[in-house]
Amino acid sequence: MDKGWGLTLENSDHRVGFFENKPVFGFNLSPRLNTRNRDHLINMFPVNSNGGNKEEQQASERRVVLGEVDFFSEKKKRPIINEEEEEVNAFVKKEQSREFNLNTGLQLVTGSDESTVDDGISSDAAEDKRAKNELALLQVELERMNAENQRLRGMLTQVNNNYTALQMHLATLMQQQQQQNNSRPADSTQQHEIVERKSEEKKQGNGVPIVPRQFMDLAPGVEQTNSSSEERTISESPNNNNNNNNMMELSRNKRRIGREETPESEGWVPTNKAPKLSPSKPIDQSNESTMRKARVSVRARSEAPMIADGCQWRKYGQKMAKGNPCPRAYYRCTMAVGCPVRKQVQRCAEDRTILITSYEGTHNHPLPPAAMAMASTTSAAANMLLSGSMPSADGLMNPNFLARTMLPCSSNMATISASAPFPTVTLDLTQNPNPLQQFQRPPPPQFQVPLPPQIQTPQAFGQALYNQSKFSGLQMSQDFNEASQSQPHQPQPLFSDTLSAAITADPNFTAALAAAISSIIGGSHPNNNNNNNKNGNVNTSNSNNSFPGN
DNA sequence: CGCCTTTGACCTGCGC
DNA sequence: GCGCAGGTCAAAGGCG
Repeated sequence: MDKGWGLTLENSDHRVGFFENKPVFGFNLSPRLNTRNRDHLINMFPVNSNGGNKEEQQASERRVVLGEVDFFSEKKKRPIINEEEEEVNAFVKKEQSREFNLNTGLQLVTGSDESTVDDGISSDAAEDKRAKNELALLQVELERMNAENQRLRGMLTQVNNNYTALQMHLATLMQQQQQQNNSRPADSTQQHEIVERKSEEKKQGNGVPIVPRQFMDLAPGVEQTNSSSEERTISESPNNNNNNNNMMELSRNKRRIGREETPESEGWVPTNKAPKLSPSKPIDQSNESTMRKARVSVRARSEAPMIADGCQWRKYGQKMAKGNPCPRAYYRCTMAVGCPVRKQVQRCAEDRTILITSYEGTHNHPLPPAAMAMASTTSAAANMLLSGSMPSADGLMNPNFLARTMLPCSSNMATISASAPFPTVTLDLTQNPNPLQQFQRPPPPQFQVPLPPQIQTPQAFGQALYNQSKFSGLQMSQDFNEASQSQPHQPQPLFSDTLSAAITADPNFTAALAAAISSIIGGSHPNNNNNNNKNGNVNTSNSNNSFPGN
């Protein structure tokens, strides 16, 4: 016959209960019972009184297996409540009582008041009251947790449903967009471009990708000024404007020839001028000049005159820019002869601790590991800008989508400006997103959390970019979820399905991202790149003493 | 001597 | 056409 109740608490090897109006606790569960009862939040079971003889002990053990506990016999085997347990239980009861009072507004009589404990004489009535309170407390806790569990389950179901629906919606939209692009007849301009590109491909024959038309739309005027006259003679539909421009270009070339006949001492060929002066290589340089139009700008806090990105730079100019008291410095890459990469360095006018570094172009030479992360990120960003083939409603790329997917972190960290003279990607490292802490991922050994305010080493800088890129998918899906359903964040796996769909749908995106990631991964292993490092001169930025404004 | 920065001049695109 | 601003060149000088 049952004479009491016991409770097992989840994630606890202890039981509490009362028997004949006396609270008992501190009973260790057997492993079998432990495993079994952890499937439930709180288990209640009847308690019998048993004597100490052998038969009753065996019966007691059977009851234990069935979920019943004989506290009385257990209590006889060993002293249940030691000092430590008593202290813990007192604290737990106190806390639970406080929570109960908060939740219910009722004053719970715990029965563990010092006045009743200290005198050492616990009357049956007090014991009874205390036990009942304890039971009530546990029941309330059980109900509260059940309710919370239900609520969370419902929330999770809703989030999952919304996520699935949005995923389907995105896939449908992308499919429709692709069908529209396939079925849309090319207009005369596009046909002209296609013919032109085909002829270029024939001449080139080395598989260098031609920049898609969409980039031209982003940077109006680029095509006209950078196309060589030879290209124009090939084109099927020349117009008067182009011819006039060609004449202007030719006259400009004549003016320049006298100045540029002398070979550059370093082999540097100005990319803006080269196409007009070197008709034998119109495609490479035309492509290169358009590549230069994509600019990746990095904002980072640094007291150093220049961010150490692992490359070698030579300063070739300095100018006072309008609206900024700090001069702008111009650098070009000197790691290889004729490398077209340039960068501009300028302090932010509003906050001079912020260093704005703009990169332009793609390195035409192998890079040391220290420079890999930076170069890969900027190159991938530039490639994405140039290819611009992310589907969107208007057939052009969607800058916001780009910023959220390809580029590190959230939209406030990476922005794309298509309205600027050049399409520009801005990576803002001055805001610390701390994605590692956000999702409690263990940081890579080299990464410093939080982001160091002064990024003065290529490793730190590249790592910062790397980590931002690394979490871009996660961040994107988060923003996506947040914006669409205003639900609490559900941590998504890296490269969520939504992003994966976007990636697989766009080969340019895939290529750019893959290149960046593989380069970054490759760059983390010094053995993967033994070029340009023969002197061990990996991290030489030689312009440190001449920062504008210092 | 080679490589670098500095700096004034020049080039170029764009808006008016 | 003109002026402005951004970008580039190249001579001069510094530095190791």
